[in-house]
Order: sequence, then structure tokens, then C-alpha cells
Amino acid sequence: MRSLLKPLDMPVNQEKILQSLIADDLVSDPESARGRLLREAAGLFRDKGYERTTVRDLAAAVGIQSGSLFHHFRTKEDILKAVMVETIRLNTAVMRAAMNAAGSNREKLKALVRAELESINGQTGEAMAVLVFEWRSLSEASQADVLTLRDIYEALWMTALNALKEDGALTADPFIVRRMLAGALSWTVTWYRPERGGLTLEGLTDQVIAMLGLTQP
Amino acid sequence: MRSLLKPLDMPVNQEKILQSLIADDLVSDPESARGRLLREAAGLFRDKGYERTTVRDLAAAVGIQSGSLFHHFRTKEDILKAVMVETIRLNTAVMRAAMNAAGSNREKLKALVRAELESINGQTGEAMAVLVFEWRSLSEASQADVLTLRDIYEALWMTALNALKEDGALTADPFIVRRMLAGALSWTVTWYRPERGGLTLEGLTDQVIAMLGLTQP
DNA sequence: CCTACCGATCGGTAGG
DNA sequence: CCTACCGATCGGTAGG
Repeated sequence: MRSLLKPLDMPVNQEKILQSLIADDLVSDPESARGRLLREAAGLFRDKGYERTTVRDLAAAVGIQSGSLFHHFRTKEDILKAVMVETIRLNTAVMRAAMNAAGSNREKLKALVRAELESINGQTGEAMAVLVFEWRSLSEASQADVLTLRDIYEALWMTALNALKEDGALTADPFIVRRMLAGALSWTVTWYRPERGGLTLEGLTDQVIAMLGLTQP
Repeated sequence: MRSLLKPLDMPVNQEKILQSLIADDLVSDPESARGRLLREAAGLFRDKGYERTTVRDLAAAVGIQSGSLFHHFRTKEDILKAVMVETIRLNTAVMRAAMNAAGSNREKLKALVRAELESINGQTGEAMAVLVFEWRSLSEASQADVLTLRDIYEALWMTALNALKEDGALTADPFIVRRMLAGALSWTVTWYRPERGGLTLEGLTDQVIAMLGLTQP
């Protein structure tokens, strides 16, 4: 298994990052049977919720019989867990790349905000929403596993926010700021509709940064 | 039916507001059979989710048989809807009182932030969490009804934020600020644990206000 | 508010 | 990956 860290000093390139993760078997190939199922599952879980989505719904979405699902996954819950695990892995890699590509600490934070907004409102948005709204449906054992991955993801944010605090650019507590940002950015999935025109992702990012009231560099 | 607006020019007093709403039949008496069921339902819906909570769970929580539930509510979904409707009614009244009791526009915003944090992390917290996390489980018809009530609630926030914008104290867009605040404040239910010591509700409120970067009055 | 029960649907399995 | 099926559980009802 190659290192998750290796390709990340290159410019942000989601496709390259994805290919690298697939090669390391950290994320399923979206065109494999497993990959397609996980993508459909993310969509269904987000739209109907995990509990309302039946194994028959999942099977129908990829055109197989419900009994055949259990050839790929031991239980329905394993599917939920896989959606979450692969989503965090991909997003951690993307966020790290975005952060490393940025220069100043201020730019690093902006890159994180923008990347998280992109994750939530872009292609992986369904899966990100599942992570937020279906947490309770995960067994405690699975929660613990996913939390380990989430800690790595959150450490990225804390690195950027702590650096800004040390610079004196941030007055509020970095931990609190991150928790508030996590809620605020996740919540955009319920109201932000870029395709309807109006605010662009860049504009939304600027609004978030402006709201944080960082002192000028 | 007396007006929802009448008692709200007096100082904030949750108990008085609750009694007034009960008298007007807008909220169930917490000691009535219906009121007790709704409170238990809110707790179960938050802990297990609406779908995982069975009518047998609900009945057991108030010490009756599952068939008897349908004497009080026509369907399980009606229980979810009632939890949401009564929660918004109560919180709208409480928020309005908090806002009216405040002097400056800046103080009004702070009062709203504090009151919403109290709602989310206090006695009605379970029900507030249900409103956030179980929205999808509500039928479209019920969603429309609840949205009508939520619009009134949100109008309170927009009044306060628009006033600050006109004062020149707020630089960001009021609508965006409210959406971000809605997410950030709701999300506290997942991590903020005042009983563990550390940050008080007042302290948390201050952090939120500081984060908004309002220019000094 | 209880007893007794229903039709439907659920996640999952066996054997190919 | 399919066919055929299972035991369990679900929301809700009838009649008192």
C-alpha cells in the first residue's frame, strides 16, 4: 500500500487523487460493481434516509436482485459504513491537497472552507450528507472505526486554525470555530442551490471567510 | 383564542409563555397524556431516529399498549408532526420575548443566539434536534404545514439581522448569515456538553457573536 | 385504554 | 448473481 501522503504535494487534482486512492484500495473504483452500489446507496440514503431505504431499493438501483446484495456486503449496515469510510478517505486526501497548495495560513483556511463546500455541494455531496444525517444509524462499533478516520480529517482543520490563532489573525477559540464551521458548512446542503444562479461557490466561500472576522494580515 | 403576541412585551419568562400557549391550545400541557407522549417521543426520535422508533417503543415509554396510541394520534407520522409543530410554536414565542426584552439591535441578535442555543441544549433540545434531523421523515403535506410556522420563526431572525445591516454593523449578507448561524447553532447539539464544565452557554454565545465580526457600535 | 390480531414488508439465507 | 423463501417485526385495526 502506497502512502496516502505521497501524491499530495502536487496541485489539487481530484481525479489524480481518486485514482491514487483506488490503486491503494482505499476507495472503490466508481465503475466497479461495489463502487456503483456505494454511489447509488449514498443517493438513496440521503434522499430517503438509511432506515427507509430497503435492500430491495438498493438492489434495484444497480439492477440486481435483493439477495445478490449480500454477495458484496455482509449486512445492510456494512453498506452504510463503507459509504462513510470511503467518503472520509477521499475528502481527507482532497482537503490535504487543497491545503498544501495554498500559501499563507489565511489562504490555507480559505482552501479548506472552499474544498469542504465543494465536497458537500458537489459530486460527493450525497455521501457527505449521509455522514452528517445518518450517523445514528451506524452501530457503535462502526462509529468508533469511522471516528478514527474523522479525527485525521479534523486534525487538518485544527492545524490551519491553530496557525491563524498563533498569527493573531483569529480571536475566537479555534476548536469552537471549527465546530461552528462544521455545522454551518454541512447545513448548506439543505439550502444552497448553486445551479439556480445567484451565489457561486467562490462567493459563498468569501462570505464565510468574511463572517469569521479575521484581522487583516 | 388569545393572541400569541399579547404576553410578549413582558420580560422573558419561559414558564409564563408556556402557560399562555397551553391556555390557547397551541401547545399540549406537559402533564397531559398527549403532552407526556410528545415529550417521550421527542426523546426517542432524537436518540434512535423516527424510523427506528416503533409505536411499541412509544407506547411503552408512557406505559400503555401500542394499540392505545392510535386513540391519541391517527398515525405515527402525526406524532412526529405534533412534536415539530409544538416545538416551533413554543420557540417562536420564547424567541420573540427574548428579542423584545433586548434594547439595541446588537443586543437583540445576541438574545436570539442565546435563546436558540438554550432551546437546542436545554429542556426542549430533544425536540429541536428532531426538527433538524427528522425533517425527511415528514410527509410532504406535513412539511408544508411546518414550513409555514418556520417562516414566522425565521422572520424574527431576519428582522434582527436586517436591522444590523442597515446600521452598518454587519458586512456580510443577512440571509447567508442566518443560514450559517442556523447550521452552526443546531450543530452544537452534537458536541456541546455544558454539564461537563468548561464553556457556559453565555460563553458560547459570546464566541458566536465574536465570530460574526460585527463592527463596534 | 386493552386484547387480539391482520397484512405487508423487512433484512437476510440456502442452494444453486 | 438468481430463485425461492424464512422468521421477525412493523404500523395499524376491530371490537370491546
